[in-house]
Amino acid sequence: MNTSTTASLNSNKRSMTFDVSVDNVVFGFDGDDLRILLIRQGLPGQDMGQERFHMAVPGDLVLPEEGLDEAASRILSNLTSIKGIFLKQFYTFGAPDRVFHEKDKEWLTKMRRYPDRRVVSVGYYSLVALADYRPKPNSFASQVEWCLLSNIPTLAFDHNAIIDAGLEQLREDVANRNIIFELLPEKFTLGQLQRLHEIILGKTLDKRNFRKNVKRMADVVALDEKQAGVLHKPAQLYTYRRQD
Amino acid sequence: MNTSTTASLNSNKRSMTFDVSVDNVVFGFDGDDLRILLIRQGLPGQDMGQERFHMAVPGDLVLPEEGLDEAASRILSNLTSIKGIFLKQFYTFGAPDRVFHEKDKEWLTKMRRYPDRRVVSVGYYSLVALADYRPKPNSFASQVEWCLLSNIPTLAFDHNAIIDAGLEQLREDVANRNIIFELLPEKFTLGQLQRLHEIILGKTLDKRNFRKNVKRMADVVALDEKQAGVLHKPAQLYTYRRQD
DNA sequence: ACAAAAGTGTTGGAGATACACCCATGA
DNA sequence: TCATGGGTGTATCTCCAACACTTTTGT
Repeated sequence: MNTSTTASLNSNKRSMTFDVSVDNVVFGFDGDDLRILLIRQGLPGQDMGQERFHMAVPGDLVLPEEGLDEAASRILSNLTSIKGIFLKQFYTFGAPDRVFHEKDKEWLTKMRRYPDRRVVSVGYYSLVALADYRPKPNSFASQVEWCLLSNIPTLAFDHNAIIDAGLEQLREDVANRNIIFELLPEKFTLGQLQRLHEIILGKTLDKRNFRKNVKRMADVVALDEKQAGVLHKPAQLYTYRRQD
Repeated sequence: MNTSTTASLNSNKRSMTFDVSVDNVVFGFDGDDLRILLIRQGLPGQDMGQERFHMAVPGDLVLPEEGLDEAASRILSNLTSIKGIFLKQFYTFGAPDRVFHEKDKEWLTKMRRYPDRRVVSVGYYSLVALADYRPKPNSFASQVEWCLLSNIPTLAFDHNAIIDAGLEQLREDVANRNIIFELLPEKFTLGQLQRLHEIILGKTLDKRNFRKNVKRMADVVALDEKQAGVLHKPAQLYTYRRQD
């Protein structure tokens, strides 16, 4: 092969291999607060002397025959044991040193076959209505927890930045598409819908104007059913039905 | 290592390596039409008998020490020899078979060191004002051409899908951010601005309403200069100055 | 004079904003 | 009866859509 004619943009001069992973920012709404699914893993081979944990957003290496969306939903269903959840790719994180900070070294060494390999991670976010599906912590030696969005601790790798980027994308998507209903149970009140908007957008909204807007969305239909067992005037229940 | 306690989401059962590449959808506006930068490479080792070409969006494997944004701007500056161009990551393409179609086999075999490796590609789009910078076809044995958006041929791999996705993202970003000015020369007319909007959004706009909207954007300022040498009433020139 | 794009206002309707009080329930 | 969120209407203003003719230049 004559390199002087075949030299190209697709240079092979230096070659390397990457690992590709998917990290999933899972948002859940419990009726009052927005939460994020985190996994805590004890570092193996320690005698509980000082507890050391690895806290992270759920993620995994992509398998050889697996597409990216597929990997994201596998990761999610391993944790929550439910399927059919809203999932969206939002950004890919590829800084050369993103997994090579001192704090992450121990975990990488113990858990990864090639701890020195550069890892490019494709970020997804997911929306889960906590009221419908109480997800079971299904997984192995790790615990899952729904952490308040306002209370996220320092996480492994660049996962705090991944969450920030996911939240920013969520804000945009809520403004432009009807995805917010993915976070609500099948039956919800207008109060919940408004609170959720306020949390995501980070500002308060006028109740009467908000309800006026909702009333002119054809997709939000009133059920003839009301809240029960609540310590105030029970609210009308609504549901979301995508028009055809 | 005790696998029963360390088994985790980050399974190492099957392991593989990926190549990671960046593909760049470069939009250029020439004053009349929206175009996309394509590269055409003759397949090496052929005797011009039947001409066979590889046509693709500019792209390359990411280098070992290089970030993704960095790779995208390297690819772009190799082709256009200008810097400081607007660049944005929009989606990552990772279908397991995305480079393994029959039509692409020859190119992969001849140009890539590991033609069997799965390739995950991070899509970027870029915006170039063709009137300011006439980019020189700078590159090796390949030719660059600015192809009309309405005339894109069948390209290598999944590059047609990448262009579609890039265009969709561009549409959204034009609606939500002030990026459209990246496609215009420093001095432009309101007619050009409107035409560009119409092309990108795929619909015609009312001239008077359009101009009303522009006039209330503080960032678009009238120069005291007019078009010259044009076969009709010369237009007022404007420029875009980001407010502080 | 003609061709070709530039430039310019008004009106009616829809959506946004601002604002305060009564209601139904469980404890 | 009290605490708690549920539920409701009006006035103003801004933004959007629809619509047609005159102006300036080069040939």
